[in-house]
Amino acid sequence: MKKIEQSINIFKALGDRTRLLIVYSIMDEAKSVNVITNELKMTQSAISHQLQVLKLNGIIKSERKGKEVYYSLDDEHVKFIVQTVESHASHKSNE
Amino acid sequence: MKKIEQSINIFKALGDRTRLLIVYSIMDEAKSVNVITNELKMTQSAISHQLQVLKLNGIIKSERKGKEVYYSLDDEHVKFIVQTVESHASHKSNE
DNA sequence: AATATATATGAAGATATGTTCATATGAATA
DNA sequence: TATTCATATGAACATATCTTCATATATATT
Repeated sequence: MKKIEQSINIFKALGDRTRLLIVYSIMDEAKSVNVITNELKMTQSAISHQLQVLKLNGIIKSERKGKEVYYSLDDEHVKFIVQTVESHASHKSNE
Repeated sequence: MKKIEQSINIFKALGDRTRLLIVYSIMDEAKSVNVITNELKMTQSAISHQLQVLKLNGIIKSERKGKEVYYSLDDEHVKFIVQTVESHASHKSNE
């Protein structure tokens, strides 16, 4: 895949409220689908669908432990990206 | 606006092929709508619409010079964000 | 094996988004 | 001021996206 397409996919993946909240939620520790679902107060199905989108785009990875599946960031780069954008956002006041 | 909403908007704004190409196009020098339009080989209307989206989300700024309007990145942070994502993308091989 | 628990997934409906078309606005110039 | 060039914008259409609902799959437990 072309590099720019990959960039677009990363931006697109993070440009959704549910998915960005998921990323923040698992930023520092892996969490199961159930835990994420309860935190975000959404249906399990919605969370699961969005987890697949994030995984497909290389943002997060998963690891099964027994009945549960734990999701975490795919690598530290993701955290850096999110924090960079957040700090940019904080520099802008009113939009 | 809440900080996370701003982050979402930045990601959303950059998560579109046309808009990301625009950002790359004007990354190092301001360009008029006409020049951008010719580079991307799209209609002037489509480009103009997307320029407004980028501007509304604080990604780019505009400056009129006579009949023409020149667009450029709003600040260096944007360039850094795009390059950070690009470098992340380049670390991933096959998605 | 049957059941329970955790997660994934296909289909459908509602909303959001991107492009086009037509036209409006703004600035320069004849 | 009438015309031309550059850009902006509203409406409409097509496509993409997100959530929900129903149900499938996977693992553990009885």
